[in-house]
Order: sequence, then structure tokens, then C-alpha cells
Amino acid sequence: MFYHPTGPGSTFVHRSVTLRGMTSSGPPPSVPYEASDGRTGLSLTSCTERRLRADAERNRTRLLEVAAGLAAERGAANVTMESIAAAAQVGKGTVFRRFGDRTGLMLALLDHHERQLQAAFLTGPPPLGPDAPALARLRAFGPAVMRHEHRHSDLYLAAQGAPDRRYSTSPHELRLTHITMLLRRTKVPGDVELLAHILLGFLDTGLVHHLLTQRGMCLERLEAGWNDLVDRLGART
Amino acid sequence: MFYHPTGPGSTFVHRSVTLRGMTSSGPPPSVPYEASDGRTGLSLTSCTERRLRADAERNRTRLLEVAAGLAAERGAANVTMESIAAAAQVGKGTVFRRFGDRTGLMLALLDHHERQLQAAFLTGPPPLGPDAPALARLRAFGPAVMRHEHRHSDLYLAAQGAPDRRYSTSPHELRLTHITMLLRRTKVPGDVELLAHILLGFLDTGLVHHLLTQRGMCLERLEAGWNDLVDRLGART
DNA sequence: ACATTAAACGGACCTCGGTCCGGTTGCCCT
DNA sequence: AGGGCAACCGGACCGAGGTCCGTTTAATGT
Repeated sequence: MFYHPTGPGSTFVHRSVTLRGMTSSGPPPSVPYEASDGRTGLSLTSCTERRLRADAERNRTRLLEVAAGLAAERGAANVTMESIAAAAQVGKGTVFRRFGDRTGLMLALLDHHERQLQAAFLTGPPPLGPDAPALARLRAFGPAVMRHEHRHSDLYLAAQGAPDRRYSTSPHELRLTHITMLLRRTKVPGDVELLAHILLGFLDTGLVHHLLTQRGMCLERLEAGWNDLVDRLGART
Repeated sequence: MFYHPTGPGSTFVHRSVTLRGMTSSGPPPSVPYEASDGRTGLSLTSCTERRLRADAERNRTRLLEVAAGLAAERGAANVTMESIAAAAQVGKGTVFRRFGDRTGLMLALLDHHERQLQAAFLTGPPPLGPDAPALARLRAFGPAVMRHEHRHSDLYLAAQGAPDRRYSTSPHELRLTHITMLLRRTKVPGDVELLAHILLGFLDTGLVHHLLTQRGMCLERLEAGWNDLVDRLGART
């Protein structure tokens, strides 16, 4: 259970100033993933934002910088919360107040990369972006995510601490919505919502990493598998 | 890294005496999941078995009993290793020497249930068992696993502590082999090995639990989704 | 300027998983 | 029988995540 999770501070979907976006879900377990705006059909932040105090904002930034540095130099898995606090010359409590827990911090670290990916399939060029037909986008989506996760695998791995919390993060939520939308547009038959979950299951960081490193599969094979899967699902019954 | 993992003591696939089966993989990361025997095409234990000393065996049994009791009364997630040791009147070190880590203990606890499930689809009656056509078995497999995991969800959840280790457990390995075999027999086209991983991804305890409890889906829906998926994959291109 | 207050701060503290090592004991071999 | 030894035992110990609470401070209103 949490103590005072002022949200992971990750807006993820906003394109505006990175300084103010503060998701502050009150009680921990409630992640209201409803909502949707007209433009992209995607919106997550629970809008109960709360401006950070100046010193808090400063600390937050410094913490993220320091954390990124440490993660880069010794691997995300080998960075302790205490070392981050120490390196940022800040009390341990401050770290936890800001990011809730280790997962939250990692998620916040990922925020930058995540935005990049999101921009790619939300507003980027075809075949990922909105100017391509839905099926093509769907096909491109898998490989894009896989490559992305593979490139930052240590961070993504470190960001999925909890066993169940894995499916309640902003990135996951967003991908889910996106994939669902694409499936709808592709007129894929069947339980679209469920299908989206299944497809995303394939893109799970842990699984991809496992297949790549333990099973000796290569990215190309996974991509081919994705395309094949999408094609077969897309076929009308 | 491990210290002295005398294996989780789970044989899982053996039907013989439960007392001696001791998988003791020397170095931790090597889980040689090769092998296969003529009868079922399934075999896992790395065969470097080592008979336990009498007192060790006694302790192991008592630990499992006690652990099961505690898990039943207060939920697997709320059982600490120390409390188990204390309740079994044994030092903490003993617990870890025997089961390696928390995950190992949980896995060992699961062993019993797991055997049951395995027996069902390895030697049980149709449609799960060997006397049914492969496609029917495949269809029956998903729901069976889902129901099973759902029934013991707290244990299964607790058993997948590590982020990556999830895909290297005996149960997972066995299911993988089984599903692969069924896919082959069903003459499903495409990358069968990869498909098996994807299908198993759907059956992931965490995902099932999430869909059931957070997304408000019901078991029937998941089962229907599984059947639909299998059917569509089975269709020839 | 100053009072007020909610938010932020820091670090002592707690818990729990996991490790180490000095002492003990079951097992095998002669 | 008894000696040697590997396996086993217990519990002190450690590190890391997470919490609590007394103190400080930035923002806001007068």
C-alpha cells in the first residue's frame, strides 16, 4: 500500500510543457482509464493535476536527471532508490513522495522515450501514423513497439516491478486504446477489446526479452510472427 | 543470484514417488529444457537428482505443510518466509537452502495443483486428454488452464515474483511443450513455436487475473476469446 | 511586511527477502 | 564400530524498498 503517491508525474500523452503535467490519482488503485478526446481519441491523465511547488519541481527534475545518469552507467536494475536520493542530495522520503515507488520512478524515466514512441504512431508518418490505412498501421505497430522496448529493455524491465500493476500503467493503457481503435477500424471480427489485450500480451517487454535472449529468436522473427498474426486475425471468417 | 538452490524440489512431470524427485540444476540460469521421452514427449527434470538427507526431507515436508496452511489462512501474498520458518520451527536459512527463494517455495506449493492439471491434459479424459482430436484438445486447453489458475490465483500470482523468471518455470515449460505439440498436430501453419508463446501469453496468470478483476470480464468471455482465437489460427491460409 | 497553511523535506525506522558462516549431524565406507 | 565428510542447520547479518513524523518552507491572502 502506498503512503503518499503524488503520481508518477508522467503525463505520457500530453504534448505541452513537461513541467506542469502531474497526474495525481488520489487513492492508489483507482486508475480511471476512461475519457477520450475528440482529436486523437486518447487521453489518460486523470486531470486532477496539481501544480508542484517550485522546490519540488526542482528536485523532481534533478532526481530524474541523476537517475537517468545512474541507470545509464550501471544499468537500471542496479540503481537503488537510496543512491538516487544521495546523488541528488535529497532525502529518501522525497524520492518516494514524488514517484510513489520504484516502479513509478522508472516509469517517469521512461516517459521521454515513451512520448517518442507515442508521437510516432499518434502523429508520425506512415505506416505508423494516421495517414496510413488501419491494417498497415496495425502491422507496423507491433514491430515498432518491439524495437522500442528492446532498445530500452533494462528500463522497461525495471519498470514492471509489481506482478499485477503491469497492466495498469499509462503506457500500457495508451497502447491498449490505440490497438483497440486500429482493430475496430480494420473491421476485425470478434471480441476486439479482448483481442487487443492478447495482442499486447505478445508485446510484453518481459516476453519479448525472453524470446530474444533465452529462446534465441531474433527481432525479425518476432516481427514476422506479429504480421502473420495480424493478417490471420484480419481475415474475415 | 542464488546461494544454494537445491532446486524447488518440484518434479512436476513425474508420476512416480514424490519423495525423491529433486531437480538440482547446478548454476541457476541454466534451465535445460531440452529432452523428451518417447511416451508423452514431455520431460523436464534435469536429472541431476540428489537424494535428500532424512532430516532435510522431513523439514521440507513440514515446511510445505506449514506454508500451505499459512497461505490458506491469510493469503499467499501475506506469508513471509520468516513466518514459515518460525511456524515450522526451523531456521530461516533452511527454508532458503531448500527452495532457493520465495518464488521457489511458491512453485513447490503449486506443484500439487500443477500435477493435477497436467494429469488432466496429459492422460485425462477427452476433450483435454489424448483421446480427443488435437484441435479439440487445444480448444479445451485454454479454458482448463484459465479456470485452474483462477482458482489458485493468489498462489500463482505469488509464484511469479521475478520479472523474467516467469517464463522459465517448469509449469510454463511444460505448457509450452504441450501447446506446441497440439499446434503441430493440428497442422496450424506458421511459426508454431512462436505461436505457442503467444497463446501462452494469453493464459498468463497476471493477465487473466487482471482481465477478470480490473476489466470486469468474466471467465466465459475469456474462454470464448480463446476458442475464437484458436479457430482463427487453425484456419488454413 | 507578515500571518497562515498546505505542501515538501529529511532521515530515522521498519520489514522482509536473501546471504554467510561456525557449529552439527546423518550417511557411507572401511 | 567409528571416522570422515558432505550436507544440513540456525540465526545473526545485510541491503533495499517503503513508511512515519517532527521540522521547514514556498505560496497565498491581508
